[in-house]
Amino acid sequence: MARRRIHPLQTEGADEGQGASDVHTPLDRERIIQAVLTLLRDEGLGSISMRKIADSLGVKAASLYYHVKDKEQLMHLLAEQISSDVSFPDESLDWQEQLREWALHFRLVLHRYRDAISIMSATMAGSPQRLAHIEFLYRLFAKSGFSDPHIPWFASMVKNFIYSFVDEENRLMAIAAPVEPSDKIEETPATRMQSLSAELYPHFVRLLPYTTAVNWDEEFLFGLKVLVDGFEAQRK
Amino acid sequence: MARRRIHPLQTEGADEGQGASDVHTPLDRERIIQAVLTLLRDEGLGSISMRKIADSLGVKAASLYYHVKDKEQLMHLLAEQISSDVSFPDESLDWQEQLREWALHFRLVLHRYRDAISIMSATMAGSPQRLAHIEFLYRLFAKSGFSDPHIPWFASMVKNFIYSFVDEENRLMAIAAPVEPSDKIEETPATRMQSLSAELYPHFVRLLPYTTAVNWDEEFLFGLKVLVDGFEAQRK
DNA sequence: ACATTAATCTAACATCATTAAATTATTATT
DNA sequence: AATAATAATTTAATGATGTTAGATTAATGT
Repeated sequence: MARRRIHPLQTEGADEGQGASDVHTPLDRERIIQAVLTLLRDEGLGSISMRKIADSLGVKAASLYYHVKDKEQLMHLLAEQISSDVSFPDESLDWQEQLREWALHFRLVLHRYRDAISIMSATMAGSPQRLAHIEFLYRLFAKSGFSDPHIPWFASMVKNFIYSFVDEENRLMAIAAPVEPSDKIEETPATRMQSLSAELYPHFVRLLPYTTAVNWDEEFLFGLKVLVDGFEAQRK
Repeated sequence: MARRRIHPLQTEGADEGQGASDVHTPLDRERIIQAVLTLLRDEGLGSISMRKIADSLGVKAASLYYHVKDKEQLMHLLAEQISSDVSFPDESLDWQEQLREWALHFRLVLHRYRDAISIMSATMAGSPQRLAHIEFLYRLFAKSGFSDPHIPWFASMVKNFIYSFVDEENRLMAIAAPVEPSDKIEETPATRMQSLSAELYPHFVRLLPYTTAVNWDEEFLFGLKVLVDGFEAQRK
């Protein structure tokens, strides 16, 4: 009979969150990441703590530190996981198409993970998967004939556009979300927006519809086009 | 003799951090904000806590809650303070010059406050001072003849460009900072960058000089120009 | 069967934001 | 001038948080 890792004071079954895929395989950096991912999906980044991660694995918080340095490293692993999801476009396409494909897929992946933007912004870009994407952009711009000093800034602008767009997208979708079926009329950000005096901010009020009711895919490609056109305009 | 607010168990002088401008005027939202600002300057956003704020005012943490709802509100007040610092350009200039002036001054203000980007990003944009800036951008684009559906996105792109640029600026300046005069050769992000195998990331390594040794003002205006050119290219 | 290493746990520390209730200071009223 | 009412602050506690040292248990090697 194979003895499994059961603490004497702990009844065997139950009480390890639904995240655990298997019954008490001895814990592992990979399993920790998986636990963090499901926790992220279910509760969001803000309510992820070492204790909750450990709980969902049927384990005490201190055990995590045997497999992982600290929470920051865990965040870096998360960011690495996210960026390893986004794939590179077909090299046969021309550079603008490649950029579009890559950006669209990047955005799609950022939507797959809750609070992805916070995760990516909180961690720096030193890790291999993320560097690979920077390298891709640099190479793309270099091959399409842009001059060296411009390239890092173009790449930076594209990357930041994607992050910012998805960030704004999430915010605005949250605001435009269907009103919660509560009895009381709450003070949602949306209602506050709409009750802004049109005398103080006339343009803002007038243009409000264009920021909420929107085809996001279209606007994303539009913004990307603005960038590309701007890049092209810098060519001598 | 005017009795001042001195607790019996507390000796009068000393021990209220150097931030306190006057001797025990009864506390005030304004004085709290000032305390937060000096604390921000000296220690950075990361090590600001209610307790430290209170300490620097010679007061207990709970007292703050009589004048301020919670820490989040405090952050909003901070953001409001920051954006109220940036001024609007002369209306007689043409729109590109106005945009340039405004963006330059915005960037300058963001550099005046430590961790300004984190503060602005962590708080949403509903407050009056910040709306005034959005209104300015909308009005500027409207007056210069851009079509309504485009305007919010142009404004968003400009705003996000400024934030992202300053953010990156701060990061890269931290990396390129003079090596600390410690005896041990530490593993700084810079050294890690430079030791990246040029086989894996050839373009990245080759273009590294252009991201570090840089005239920031120039690059900022350059990026802004890219945006403006992109906007112009969208005109039918 | 014993010794060694690997993995987890217990228990604690320091810090954090926040709240309720008690206390003290200030102001208003008689 | 004494007292009542209100304003401002403190005490004390609650429940989180990340992290660490040392004890404890499990797995492995001899």
